[in-house]
Amino acid sequence: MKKEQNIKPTESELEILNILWSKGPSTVKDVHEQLAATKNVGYTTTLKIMQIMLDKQLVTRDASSKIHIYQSAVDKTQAQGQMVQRLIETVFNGSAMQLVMQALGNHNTSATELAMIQEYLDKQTKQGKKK
Amino acid sequence: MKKEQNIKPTESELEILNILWSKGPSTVKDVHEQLAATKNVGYTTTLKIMQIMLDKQLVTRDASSKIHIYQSAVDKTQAQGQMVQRLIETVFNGSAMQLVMQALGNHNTSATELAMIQEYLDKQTKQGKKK
DNA sequence: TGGCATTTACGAACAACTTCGTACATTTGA
DNA sequence: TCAAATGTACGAAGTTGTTCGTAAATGCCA
Repeated sequence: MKKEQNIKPTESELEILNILWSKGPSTVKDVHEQLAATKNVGYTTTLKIMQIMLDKQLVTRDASSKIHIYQSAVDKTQAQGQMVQRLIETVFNGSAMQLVMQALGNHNTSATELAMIQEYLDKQTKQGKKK
Repeated sequence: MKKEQNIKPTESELEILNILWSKGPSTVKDVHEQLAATKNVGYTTTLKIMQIMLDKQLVTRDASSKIHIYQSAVDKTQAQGQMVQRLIETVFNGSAMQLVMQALGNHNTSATELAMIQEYLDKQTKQGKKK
């Protein structure tokens, strides 16, 4: 019974979501410090984007204290899924397999990772066709 | 010795690239008909975007006749690779494996496709780590 | 309590993208 | 040949996203 929303964050919003996903509920200051570590951006810019995200309901905030605490309002896995799905549709003609090949082929994946994927696939195929 | 360009088409541009990739060199009219099949958009809009793409060198055109013929100036595989790479970095924390899991888990891939991926992985792992 | 630092709010400016109206050029066929 | 159809060029307007300056509110501490 989850609310199904269509998540389409902008670049900047996604950066912030990533921070919130990894750090959990955070102040603007926290997020901005994290952001500023790799990017030259003003504090009020970060604030503004987070306010916009609040508007779009990408985040929620606790304003009970005067220092507001923000947290992601979207599920990480669900968001990842939607973005992958979108890429599959728009770039790989609907074929997940083609995307997987690309990802594995180009990315120089480690042997360990490949093994883990194989294991995963074995489980999938052994338990028969789903659907 | 290839020219390394960073490809970042917009949504609309990507739609057009997909058409050019599948149909090969095409006129604006061709592209627009294709586009209009699924999307309500004016002819001059399509034309304009294609002109902008020419500007950005996403496409080239043959204007020797008065009816210009456009074709993609970017390699499909390379573009796909860059977009996958970007997704891995921005959403999956650099891990191709995580993306693959997502793609396979969510997407209800067919048994046949899974088998093909396994075969591919077998070849990869058997020939040992590259690089 | 007064003043400095921190935080939030707001709006303006700019840039990128999308859309389309209009004008102009070319082709075609009656 | 000339009018309709087809095609290209251009610019303007609307939308969205990004950035930041400035102001106002609040917190802190000497």
